Amino acid sequence: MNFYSMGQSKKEDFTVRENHIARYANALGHPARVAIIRLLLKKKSCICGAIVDEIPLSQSTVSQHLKVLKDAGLIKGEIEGVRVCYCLNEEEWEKAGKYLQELWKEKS
Amino acid sequence: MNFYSMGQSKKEDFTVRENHIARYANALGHPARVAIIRLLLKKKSCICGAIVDEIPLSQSTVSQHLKVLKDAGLIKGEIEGVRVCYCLNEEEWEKAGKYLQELWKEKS
DNA sequence: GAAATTAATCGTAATTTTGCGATGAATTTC
DNA sequence: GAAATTCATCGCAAAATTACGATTAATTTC
Repeated sequence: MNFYSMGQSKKEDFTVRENHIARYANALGHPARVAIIRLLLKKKSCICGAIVDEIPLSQSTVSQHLKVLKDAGLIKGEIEGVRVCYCLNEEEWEKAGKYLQELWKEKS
Repeated sequence: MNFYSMGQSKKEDFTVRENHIARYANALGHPARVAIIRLLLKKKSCICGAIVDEIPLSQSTVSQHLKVLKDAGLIKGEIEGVRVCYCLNEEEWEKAGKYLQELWKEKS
């Protein structure tokens, strides 16, 4: 249920670079996930419950979106007792930014 | 069959900004579409047939991906006789770049 | 005008996505 | 240890995505 099993996709026929970009873009391809990322950009770290409170979707749906972002590598979740503390995966986030930036720089 | 009719999405519950970002990201969320964009970034303009030749997917599937990119505003298609000449929608492309760049700058 | 070319669209199949409520597992708290 | 809290996962429904071949529409070319 992640990017690497979308539709009947043929990812293997595209470059690694194209797959990376698509993978990151795909993770940001839903407003709820953009909203979650923005929360984490602002708050540094955030327990899951707080995210659920901020996003106008059910707990289970928010959990799914968190999973998509986690599978894409953009966020990390750390268990803290009963809670789970989510935060950006800074390295991957920067890497994603670099990939996208480079795409825009490709213009000749 | 575009971003604004995805799943049983609730786009109206998110900010306009979040929707814009998700819309652009969504368009780039498939390696074939990234590949098409890269072609257009390199070649300035490209007739549809040449794109089909470069992308390892059937003509109809490539046509669908072109439609997704066009619906997101990222590319334009101009009829030239029997052919259709595709090119980046420069303004929208820059706008998309700006939106994404700003997202990365939101880190506090 | 018939034949060929080009690209969009149709029809279909398989799979994923999005969403929700319900359930389950893990940890606290009483 | 029972009850409560928290969050992931299950099960389901509706719809979108991805892919393809076949067809259609619009132009050229002969």
